[in-house]
Amino acid sequence: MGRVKLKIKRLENTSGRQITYSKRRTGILKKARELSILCDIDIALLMFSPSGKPTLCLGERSNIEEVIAKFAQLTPQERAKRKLESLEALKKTFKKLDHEVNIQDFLGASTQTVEELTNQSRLLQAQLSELHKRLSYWTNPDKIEHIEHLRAMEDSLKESLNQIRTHKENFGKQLISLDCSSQFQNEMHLPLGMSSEPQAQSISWLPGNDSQHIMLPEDPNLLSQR
Amino acid sequence: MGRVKLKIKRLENTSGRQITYSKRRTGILKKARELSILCDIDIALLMFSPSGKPTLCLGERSNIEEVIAKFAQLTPQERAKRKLESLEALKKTFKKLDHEVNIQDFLGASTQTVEELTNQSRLLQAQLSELHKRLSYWTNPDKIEHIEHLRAMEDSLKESLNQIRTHKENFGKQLISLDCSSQFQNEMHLPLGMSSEPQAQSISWLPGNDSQHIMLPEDPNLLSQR
DNA sequence: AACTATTTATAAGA
DNA sequence: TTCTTATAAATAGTT
Repeated sequence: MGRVKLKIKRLENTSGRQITYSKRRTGILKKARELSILCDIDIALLMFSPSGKPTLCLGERSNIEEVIAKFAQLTPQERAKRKLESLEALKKTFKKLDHEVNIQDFLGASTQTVEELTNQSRLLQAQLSELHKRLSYWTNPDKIEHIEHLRAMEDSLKESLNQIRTHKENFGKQLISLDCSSQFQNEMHLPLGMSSEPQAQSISWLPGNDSQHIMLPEDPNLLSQR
Repeated sequence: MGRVKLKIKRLENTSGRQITYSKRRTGILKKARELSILCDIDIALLMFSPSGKPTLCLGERSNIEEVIAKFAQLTPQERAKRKLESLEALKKTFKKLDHEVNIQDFLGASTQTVEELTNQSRLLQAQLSELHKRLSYWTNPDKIEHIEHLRAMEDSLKESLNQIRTHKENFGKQLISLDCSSQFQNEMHLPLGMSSEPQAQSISWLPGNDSQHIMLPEDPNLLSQR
């Protein structure tokens, strides 16, 4: 949809790629938002500009947890199939480039063996599952089997509640001092988006649904570049 | 682009939503593919039909790991910025407990290469660190920065305290029926070592104090180089 | 699934 | 980046 019909081929001109990306990015983002609203669905769109700058778009009514969680709900069979498809696609891409590549070579050899890595993974998974268990005690104290632990937990809970009360009062004070021009309504009924800063904190203290919280080192060079 | 200009509002007719979804899904998938080819970029598009059926589209030259890994490269601030949250979502999240989802399941377990394993390790470490953070909210609610979250946390704490009370009563009853020969003293002051089984449960719901929280090597070479 | 009147996206140029 | 505009492409309502 432009002055000429465009061949869907990699644009060889670098700046052309960047310009087209900018334009089409706007378009596809709009489409994604519209689709999500019109059809009331979950959607996630993640893309990287030719220079690597990421854009993430989540539908109005979804957050990434939900989206990834839904995807993760697929049966293991379905997931395995998708995984294979993804590998197939990767291989195909390379064949297209006329390189018969060994994926393993391409992915790069490291000093660690598969076995070591597997063990490491196991260890990490064990730690994860332990942490999950621990987290779950906070919302399901009935899982606690010893009365002393129960008492300790009770004390902890009370302590946290106290802290919260103090903390809430601070919120109130802050608000009054920051926003004394506005009508301050009864109690602490703060509007959403109290702070104008971007949301910097996850809400999920709860067990489960943590798949998307990926905390990696910040060095971009650690990950593969094209 | 149709006979009439459409208001971007949730379509109230169910079958209308489904039909529009089908049509627009095709459109946006095409856009995503074109964009990925023209501009030679990574892209991932995940959506769920109104009936819940998932569609995943990955750009020709990306696989899900890569895309997720790139996403993971963002600083926590950047990621937070991108994250959409609402009180609605918060409440919902609090309701659905123990809904365990592991990204490594999602990523699949078969035919793993060194790179995949390495990325998996990173993801796991990230999840660990996230879980640690989350655990810490339970004992340090003053770290919570949003009043709605604080309220949700408070509710959760109260709920847990109630559960504990009930649970404690059950402990009492159990003891009476199992051990009615012994003098049952005032209140619930149970003796230590109520149960003769070996200690099968750790008391550490608390963050910190888990000596095994190992740090894995950060060697950049572990990741693929193209 | 197809059709088609319209709206929307966008390629090229400024 | 932003805008303009000719043209290609997507799609809402219909069949």
